[in-house]
Amino acid sequence: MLESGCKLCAIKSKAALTLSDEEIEKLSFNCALVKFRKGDPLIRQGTFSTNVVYLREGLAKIHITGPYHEQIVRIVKAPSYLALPTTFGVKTNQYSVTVIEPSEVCFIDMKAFMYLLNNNPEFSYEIMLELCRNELEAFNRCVNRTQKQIRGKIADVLLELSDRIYASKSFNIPVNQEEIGNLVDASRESVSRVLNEFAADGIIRLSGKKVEIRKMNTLLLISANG
Amino acid sequence: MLESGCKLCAIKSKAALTLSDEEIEKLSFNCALVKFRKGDPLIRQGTFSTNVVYLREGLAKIHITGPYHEQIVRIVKAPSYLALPTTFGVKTNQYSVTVIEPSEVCFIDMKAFMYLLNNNPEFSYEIMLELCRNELEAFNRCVNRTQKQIRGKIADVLLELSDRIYASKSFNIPVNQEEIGNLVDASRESVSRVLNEFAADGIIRLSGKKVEIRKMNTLLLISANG
DNA sequence: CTATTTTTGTGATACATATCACATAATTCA
DNA sequence: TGAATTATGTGATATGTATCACAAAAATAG
Repeated sequence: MLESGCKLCAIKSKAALTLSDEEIEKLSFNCALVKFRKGDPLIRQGTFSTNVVYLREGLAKIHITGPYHEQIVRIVKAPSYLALPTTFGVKTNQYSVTVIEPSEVCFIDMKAFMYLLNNNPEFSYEIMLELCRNELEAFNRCVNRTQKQIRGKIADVLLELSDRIYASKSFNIPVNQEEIGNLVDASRESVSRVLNEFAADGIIRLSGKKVEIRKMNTLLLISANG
Repeated sequence: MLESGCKLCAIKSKAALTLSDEEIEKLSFNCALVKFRKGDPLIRQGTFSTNVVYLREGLAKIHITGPYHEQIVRIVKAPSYLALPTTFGVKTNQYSVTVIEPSEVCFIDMKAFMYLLNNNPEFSYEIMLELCRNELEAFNRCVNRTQKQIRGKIADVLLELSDRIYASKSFNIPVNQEEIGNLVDASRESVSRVLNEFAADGIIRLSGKKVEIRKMNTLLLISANG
């Protein structure tokens, strides 16, 4: 792959910013860039983890096979490391990651990554911070998922897509309604109903997967009040 | 505090095992041991995090104030660091930690802890592994909480107490039924009903907070089948 | 050792949402 | 471009569990 590759990522990723030129070069030599399309699996629950996976461009979903249905744990936007917990902590992957928008992904040799962790405390610290942030986010997401009712949860999803993922009031929902259901623990039918209800109330404009948020405040209220 | 304190912990904690004598001494000088009773708060959601907290002996609960009720995120058994994510990632604590059994806790100066992270890659790596494991556990716990129904969730709690916390088939439940509800997202009344149902079926023996698991296999089945 | 507070037990009822059963629309594929 | 698949819309019904309303028991305090 291109040597410039990792230098480019170093501009984007806070952790990679801490690396020296020498270290970036080391990374470049142990890193393979691959392009993926919607639906392609990056990491499969139950298989062995052999690489550190870095989402350089695009969007992916982290999902777990639960006792009843699939559960989408979170949607990850580039640039971000993917699945560090399941790469380190344990031998086999505890969850799956699947691409939901055209993406570019780097597979980094685990030994090279470990070398960086061991030799660059700043890098190591940044990775640690990312893990911390993820855990906090996971907690909050879980609280929302279990305590709010469906309208609130769907409002949350729309707000997150608008805020964190697309930074825009209009966007295309990158997943189907069943997957939204898996993300908030609701049935496909209920998701459909609530989405149309929001549209009927003029809170959003819906056409196919295209959404435009019209009444941001109302949506925030619905999110806040469950 | 006693200088021997941190040496003792170094025997127990995998991360502390990696420390040199010199580093342990540094830790000892920046570490205060305090005893707590049931109900005492260790970390309060919304306040500033100023120390790293290490649970040296005892039991604590991590809990978050949700939109409707309190949610217990997990029960932590000594020895373990508490709340690293909320200590680092962000300025204010994102969750609370409260002691639920007589405990001994070390408050470690954040700068001293940072020093260790920066100068001992092995220590840093062990901490990272712990963060990874916690995140995976949080994911799984969340999946269970949202997908299983109450009998399955209560079975999970009993199994976890028996397995991970007390390593025994008989133990005292360290929280009241309302808190069990907060742990699995169920109402106090439902917890009461299910617990008595289990007792009536001879799956457990109940007297007050004392539980003895009589039919482990049945409990495992209930846990597995939701 | 009472009085008070906290915890637990249990029925009746309400309600949010899953499930089922189709109809229809939109995509994909050959 | 037409056939097959996948995604969405919507009513009717079923169901698990919350909520309410008490009673009783246990723990705590004065």
